[in-house]
Amino acid sequence: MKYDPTAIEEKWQKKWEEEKTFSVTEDQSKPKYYLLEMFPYPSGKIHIGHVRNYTIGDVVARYKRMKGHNVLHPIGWDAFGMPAENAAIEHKIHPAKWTHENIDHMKMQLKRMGFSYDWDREVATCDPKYYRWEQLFFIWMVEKGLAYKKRSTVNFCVKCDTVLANEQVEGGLCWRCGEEVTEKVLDQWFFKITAYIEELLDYCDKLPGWPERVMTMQKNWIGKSYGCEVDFPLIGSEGAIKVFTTRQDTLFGATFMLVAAEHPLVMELAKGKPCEGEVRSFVEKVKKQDKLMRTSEYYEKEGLFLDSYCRNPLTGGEMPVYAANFVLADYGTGCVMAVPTHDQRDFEFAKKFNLPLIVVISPKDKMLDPATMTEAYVDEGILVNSGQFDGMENTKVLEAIADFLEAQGKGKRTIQYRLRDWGISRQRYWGAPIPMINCDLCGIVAVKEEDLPVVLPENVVFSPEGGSPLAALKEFVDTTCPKCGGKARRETDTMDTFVESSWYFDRYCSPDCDTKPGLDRKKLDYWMPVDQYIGGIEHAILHLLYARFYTKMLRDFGVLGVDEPFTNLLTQGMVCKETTKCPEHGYVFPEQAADGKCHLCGKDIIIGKTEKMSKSLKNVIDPDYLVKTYGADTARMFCLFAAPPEKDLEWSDQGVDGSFRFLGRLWRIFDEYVEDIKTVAPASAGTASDGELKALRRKTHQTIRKVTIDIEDRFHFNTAISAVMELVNTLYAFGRPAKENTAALAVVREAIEAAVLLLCPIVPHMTEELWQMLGHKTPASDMPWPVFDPAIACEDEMTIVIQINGKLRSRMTVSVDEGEEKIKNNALADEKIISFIGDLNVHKVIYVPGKLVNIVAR
RNA sequence: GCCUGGGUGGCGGAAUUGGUAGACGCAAGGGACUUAAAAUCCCUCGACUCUUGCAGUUGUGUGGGUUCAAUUCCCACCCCAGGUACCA
Repeated sequence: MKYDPTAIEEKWQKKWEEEKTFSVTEDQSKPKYYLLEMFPYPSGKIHIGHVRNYTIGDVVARYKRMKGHNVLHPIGWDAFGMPAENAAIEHKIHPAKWTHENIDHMKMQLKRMGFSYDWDREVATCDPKYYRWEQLFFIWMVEKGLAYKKRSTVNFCVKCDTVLANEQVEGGLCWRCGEEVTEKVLDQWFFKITAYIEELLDYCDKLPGWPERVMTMQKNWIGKSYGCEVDFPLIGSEGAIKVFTTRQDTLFGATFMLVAAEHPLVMELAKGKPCEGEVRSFVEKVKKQDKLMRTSEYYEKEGLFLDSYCRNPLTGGEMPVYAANFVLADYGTGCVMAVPTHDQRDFEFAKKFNLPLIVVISPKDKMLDPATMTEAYVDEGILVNSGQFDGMENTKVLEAIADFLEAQGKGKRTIQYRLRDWGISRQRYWGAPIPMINCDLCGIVAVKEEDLPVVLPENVVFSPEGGSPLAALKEFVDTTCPKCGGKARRETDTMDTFVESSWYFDRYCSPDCDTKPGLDRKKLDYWMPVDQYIGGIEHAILHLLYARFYTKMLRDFGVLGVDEPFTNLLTQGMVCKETTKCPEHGYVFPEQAADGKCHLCGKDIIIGKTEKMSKSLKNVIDPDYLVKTYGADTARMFCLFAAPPEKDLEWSDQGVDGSFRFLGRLWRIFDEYVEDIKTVAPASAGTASDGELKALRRKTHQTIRKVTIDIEDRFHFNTAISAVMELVNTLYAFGRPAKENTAALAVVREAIEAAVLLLCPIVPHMTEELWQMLGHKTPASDMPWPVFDPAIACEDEMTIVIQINGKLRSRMTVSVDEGEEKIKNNALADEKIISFIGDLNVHKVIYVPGKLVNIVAR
């Protein structure tokens, strides 16, 4: 019989669907295992990145299931977001319709891949049954001060016509569309993620199951730094300029003061002075430049003297105050003490404006002369020109100076963070409405809990000019105040879609719960936390940090009993492919570049760099095409075989052929034996065998051992597959036993069954089919994972390598239980070894058990 | 600049704790089967040298070091990828 993937795959998929094979409930008798892959945005079609991500997850889910775990493996849709709204504007299709059509199509595609999802738990975040609870949490957050409204300058993307969180600005560009980000002043809702900042940071060291680099990225993003807040009294007027510094050791070298151009103090100081007009135009100029300049390589340091002075609190020296374009208004106090001798930026600024330099840290081996310095000295050293602190090491004096400042009342220790609160207001339609009402009399009032959800109205008008369609819908906006009953207006901003993805994994545990708070604590206590989370590295900061915060908050609301949502995290690499380019028609799809010629003009195709698959580069592989040509099993196998999951995967058409060929090979060897082994029981623990049979059994059990370790400990499916390939190769090399030789056929059957079960999580359709053809009534996926017998897996002979001075010279085969002395003597008696040693004296003989003998001879 | 990773045949990748470098697959070459092709099955396959052998030398980005032994540990450097960036 020929291998026909389509027929087999559709048969089993139908069965899984009809029998709800993978639907689960809380079962106290089994250990639970919650396996989660990052849910997709329903953009229209699944792409190869999804296929890889979900295949990795599916293998683990199926493996754990065979290992006896009660596996929760859900899927859903991150269904709110801009593309739906853009489609509405461009194609005049309602976002809801567009989204649901996409979901239907993608759902079909996922089912066609044979993923073992519990489809009963499917969740779409655009469903009011989902976001109503998010609105409830929002109200609670407002009550607890964890959500608040603030007028602030925000990152704004003109193209997307919406606000972006700091985390969503990448190098000054919008993370989604790549448009230049501008600033805008708006009333915005914020989530007080900073309320949990210390806990978020703490747990960075308490999540051993997360990749080191993700934790590092999060730590850096939180950006905790210790320092002092120091007051620099103004000369000639009241008050002082407050400065944050981590380098109080350089305080004696502070010779001028820098204030962020946007800082209100700038205009205050300049007010009424001759420089006022000049300062104002400088501030305007910087405000306009700011975002543009920040992305530029050559950021010109500019500043303007404010005709004001302050006093260095330790030296008493007069310090001119400058407005500067390179000082950040929203970090620290927005003012910086400048120490030109020990900070490169300050040094450049001082040179430009001819400001004084005082060396306060001296390297141990030489003297610094301010007159001849060409750059700031930023390394460690001994304090000089620093009064009572002279002679101390700068790294050790930090505490002493902080103590001194506190004792003198001139400053105090403080901690600064880089992380800001999370701005979640979006001026978009297709998102969860913020359940707030603006009343002229009562101010901002929350919608009553019993009035939730605030349903997103459908009958809105989309205009290409942007602007929120919600704000334009009178019947939505006009409402009554829940407090005074008077006329009031609804909040028309919607929430950032990262809010929905911050708790969808909780919702999966009780997807149909329709009583407050929408999460069934009992069920959550059973399933949470997620044991294994799998997704792209691109979410290392944004989604993962938000989800961690939201989890801690829900815990404090009593909704949830865990501190962290994801115990183990696997970040899988991207899928890449070489680009194909026609000199005339630009990037072309791979199928348009067959035989190296452009399909339009016949010109030679230029093979470009290997890059992440993307529509714009046209270096994409259509999963539908793959499934149609090779079947889902081959697509799954190739995704796993070509590279370990955390690495980028380079797509190779030949590689896919290779995977397909292997499945065919397995199929054929099976087909060759199936009639003969159908009636034979597989070899089992008690079966004794020797010679070739013993060797095959050994290989079988070694393969079980290797595959189990590779999947369990490392998720290295590529080496697991290699191991099964080796077993299949061994079967091909094995002499075909006669029909009557049931002892031999039992061993063959054991090997074939092992191969089938070991591959079951990877290529579930084909293995189910083979399993059934063997006469089994229980499906392969319901079988326990095979166990190996160490006694059978154990070799009875071993090859010992003989080295002389670390160089491989000979090898010998000995029994595994051979003693050390005998092995050493054998090695020394080896003919080749004797001739190599020649006149040399043997100093030492080292034996590494089971591996080698190294003879040290001089 | 800083923080992470990483650099192994023609290619994707193995080598789990310092102990036989290159498993497995792809590509390539050869053979078998076939009228032929495809498919399939088998064999060879890092480089160099010669005395062509169960041979020797060399070889895991570069240069040093530790060790009986280094792809693996240490130091310095080069390159690549990701993150981040005037954070005071």
